[in-house]
Amino acid sequence: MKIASVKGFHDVLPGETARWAWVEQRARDLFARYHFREVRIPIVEKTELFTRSIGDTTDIVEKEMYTFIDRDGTSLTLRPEGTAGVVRAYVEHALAQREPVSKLFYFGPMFRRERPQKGRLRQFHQVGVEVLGRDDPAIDAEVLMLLHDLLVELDVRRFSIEVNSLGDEQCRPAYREALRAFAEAQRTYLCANCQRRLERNPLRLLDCKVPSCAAIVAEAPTIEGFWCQACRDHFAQVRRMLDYAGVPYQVAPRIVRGLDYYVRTAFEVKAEGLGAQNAVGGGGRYDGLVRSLGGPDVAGIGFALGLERVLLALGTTVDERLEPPLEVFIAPLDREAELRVLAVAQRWRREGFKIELGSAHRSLKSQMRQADKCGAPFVFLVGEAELEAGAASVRDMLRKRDYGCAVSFEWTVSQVRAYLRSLAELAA
RNA sequence: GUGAGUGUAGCUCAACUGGCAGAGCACCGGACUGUGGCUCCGGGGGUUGAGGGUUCGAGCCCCUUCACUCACCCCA
Repeated sequence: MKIASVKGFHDVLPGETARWAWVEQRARDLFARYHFREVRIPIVEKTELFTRSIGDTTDIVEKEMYTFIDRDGTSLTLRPEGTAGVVRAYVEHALAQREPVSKLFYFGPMFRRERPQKGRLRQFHQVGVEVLGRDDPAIDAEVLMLLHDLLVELDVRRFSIEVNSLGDEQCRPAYREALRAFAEAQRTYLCANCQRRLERNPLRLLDCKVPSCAAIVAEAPTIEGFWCQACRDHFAQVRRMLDYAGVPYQVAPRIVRGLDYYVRTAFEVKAEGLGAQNAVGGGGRYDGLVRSLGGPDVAGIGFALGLERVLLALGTTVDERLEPPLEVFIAPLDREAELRVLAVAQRWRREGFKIELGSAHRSLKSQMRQADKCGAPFVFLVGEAELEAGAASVRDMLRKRDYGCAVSFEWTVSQVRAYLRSLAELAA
């Protein structure tokens, strides 16, 4: 009986992994330019970390977490997102004491037990950044610039960044109440879902896609009218900086995030080619979070991108060019040759030569076919004659030429490379 | 959690109103002894997702079940 992978947990096979590596490398290069540094944190955390940070009435915490009881009775959870763990580590290791501002990034798998569909898996991967220790609008702008540049760098097709301010603990409660009161009056016209949202999380009414609800919501009061002076100023500054720097974005008064810890600046990225799940990323400011997790009262802001969705939204320019080409394929023709070739290849590989080895168990024909398929520009042939001469015969695959016993087994890699280069001129 | 669709070779898919389970690609081998792509020839591969039912006979019809996909919900 075959064992299949678990529902919503996917394999990434060779070929596809090159695209992943490409994305990660481009992201790393960009992060370095913005001077963000990598953190690696555990995949498993105490369940309480997520219930306290994400919010225990959110969908994630209520029904999507992979939670289990460890043998000592502790409740543990596979992380459903990255921010909580990063903040936990920040507090635990007192990073605030070491540096006034921490600019961090991470890559890794996240787990949410949802019904899988296009662009949505139970194990999915995110790249995220967090800035701890700055509450001024300039850092919001910088993070959004990084987000924008990252999307450009990764060649995400036709994306848009939507920005909003959710207010803070000063002004959001009043807005929440106003919205609830407004919706309450329309209750009978709302869909069943929205009626439920009304009690639990009125802000979520704003992103209902049911047309009748959307029509009602269009008439609803917007957060704008409720911002306190501080929030209003903050958001105005952020927008002014983005405008000045030429970062494109749209103000979207209706966006709300699915995690409770966001305050003030919040944003989402949408892109094409993703099916119904058109959000490739999102993030925002979470000023109270560090404190609520037992740390100092420092501000935080960050975002995360879903890598599977980024991959779905990539332009057509990405291909296998990332895989460095093979330099030589070595084909041994018998056991004796195989023995010799293994040792020679090892020496050359240690010097940085990129070599694939054929097997003497296979016919020369099939080794040649294999060499061709690997894209090897040269094949080194080793049989009886070559062993005797102490040198491999060379087949130039591109120019279809042969050179008998031409490359000595004693040569260094630079000698071999120099010789192979000279073949081009020889052929011309 | 809810709904719809689809399950046939490693992959993409055929197979008439129920009548011998096939093709292309991929893989392996061969076409003058130790030379690739192109062409030609050949080969291995399947419990038709699983279980039951109807029938002389089921890939096809009926029931059950499982898996996958898409969508709702929500989000990355």
